[in-house]
Amino acid sequence: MFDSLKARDAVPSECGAQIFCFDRPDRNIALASPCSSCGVRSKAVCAGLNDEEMEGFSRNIHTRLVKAGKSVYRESEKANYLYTVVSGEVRLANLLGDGRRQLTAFKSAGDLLGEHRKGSYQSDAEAVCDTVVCQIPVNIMEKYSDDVPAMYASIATKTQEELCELRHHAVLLGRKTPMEKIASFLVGRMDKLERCAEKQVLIKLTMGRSDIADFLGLTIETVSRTITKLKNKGLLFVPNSHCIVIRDPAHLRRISEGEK
Amino acid sequence: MFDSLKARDAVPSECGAQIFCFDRPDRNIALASPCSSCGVRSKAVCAGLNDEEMEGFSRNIHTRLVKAGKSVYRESEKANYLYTVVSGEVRLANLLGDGRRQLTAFKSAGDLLGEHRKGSYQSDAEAVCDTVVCQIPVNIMEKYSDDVPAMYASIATKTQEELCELRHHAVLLGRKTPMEKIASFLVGRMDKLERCAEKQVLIKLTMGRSDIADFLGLTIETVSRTITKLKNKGLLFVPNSHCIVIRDPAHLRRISEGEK
DNA sequence: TTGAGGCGTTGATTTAAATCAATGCCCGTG
DNA sequence: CACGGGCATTGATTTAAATCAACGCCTCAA
Repeated sequence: MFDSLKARDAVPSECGAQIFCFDRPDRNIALASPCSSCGVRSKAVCAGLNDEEMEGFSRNIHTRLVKAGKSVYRESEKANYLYTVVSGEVRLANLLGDGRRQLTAFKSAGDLLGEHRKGSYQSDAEAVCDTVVCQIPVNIMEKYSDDVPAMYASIATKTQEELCELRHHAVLLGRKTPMEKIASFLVGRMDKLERCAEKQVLIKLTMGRSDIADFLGLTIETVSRTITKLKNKGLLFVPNSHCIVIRDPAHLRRISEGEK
Repeated sequence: MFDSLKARDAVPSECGAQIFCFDRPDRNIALASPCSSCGVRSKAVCAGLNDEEMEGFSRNIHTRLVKAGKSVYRESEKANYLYTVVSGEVRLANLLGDGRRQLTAFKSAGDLLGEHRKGSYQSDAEAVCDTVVCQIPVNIMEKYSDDVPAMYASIATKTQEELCELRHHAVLLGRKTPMEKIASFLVGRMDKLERCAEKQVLIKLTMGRSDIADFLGLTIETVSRTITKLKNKGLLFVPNSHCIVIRDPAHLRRISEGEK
């Protein structure tokens, strides 16, 4: 089905039910759009606000375009804002003194951003590709979440989910083989699409191999070799390095869970 | 100073300002004690309740003794309770299909327990040693946290801190060397004591080598060898396998941060 | 007191992933 | 269209940690 794909732009924009292409963020910028027409409103923490509340809320926030590689905020900076990712993708990075890097999450459309402790951010948040974020002053957030319990609850739920994901990621980092790590990563991407993946699924990656390596606790060479192995097993088809087609989602999932 | 220590029981019960011994939980059980005299009240989520509120709260909760190795709850079980650890220690464990295990946290006195998602616990919570937990039905929790915003806030803060710790742990698992991992683990234990560690610090470990290994993403052999290396460097003194004296906290901390 | 079992340590060997190194392939630019 | 640079892939080699194996030492129970 995808065998004819050779170049990035050959990926069909409409690929049918079991296919998903991440929006190219540079085609999806709506800096001036008001909350009422916000594309991620239903997925974001402001989902609980009605139109009237949203009206007041929207006066205090604004969107920001962050170019690929630039940071939304940096570790230990004062945490004055929360963010919702509107489009594009953000990586959360932590560095060791000598430059070693670990990514703890990729955040995409609808996700909440701005993990903090004692008033400071705890990681660098960097745009993987051109990204639009919605910047929410924390004091406003507090004001509205007091008025609208649903908003507090939504933040709480998102935080719990983040915790849960991070726990699973700790299992991956501490105990999975490179093969299982790559499989988990791809399955995770697939699951973000929320399509029931019966047949093959096309994954479009916004990040490069070094981001994947730093996310999975591997080197870029191991990432590359492992993808090649999965390709040779017939589980993946890789038209180009930013596109991966999962040929057998169920099998890949089994690998990711470390059963075999 | 500690050179004469040879056996577990030789550890002095009163060791001075820079020393700390974890309470032996079996000497510290107060199953019937009311909240008003609870030893961890000030550190727990119920810290925000006044005496009157506490009175009503306490009617709905009860403490539970969990023997070493037994579980407080299991993964995927329905999450009907939150817990506060009163004494002892609990490990949060996640398993892979073939038995590989990753511990994501150790929880001790005052810590909140019961990470859940969609109504189910996300890990096994097991007592490392005999442990007393305070069992709080979630519906009661919701009731009181609505009445007492401080309680909600306290849960939110604790969750943020958990997230932050887990992020640092991901860095450890993905990018630190065994030496840095062990150093981080010991420094983490030290920091739990909240004593300004000028000189040497005695750490009493409730868990065995295999728990440490599964927490740090190592094998027991590597844990053992690495502790031996640190011992030979003169950074540690190990009177017995459950007692570790940190001779140079500052140096150990430097190692843990991966600078050198 | 003695013996058994569990836990921790240490040693020898294997092995998988990191490191070192070279080449190839897009992609943007002149 | 040709060129240069960055990123990805692939191969060779090293190395650190896992694995395999043996032993010693507490602890507990008979």
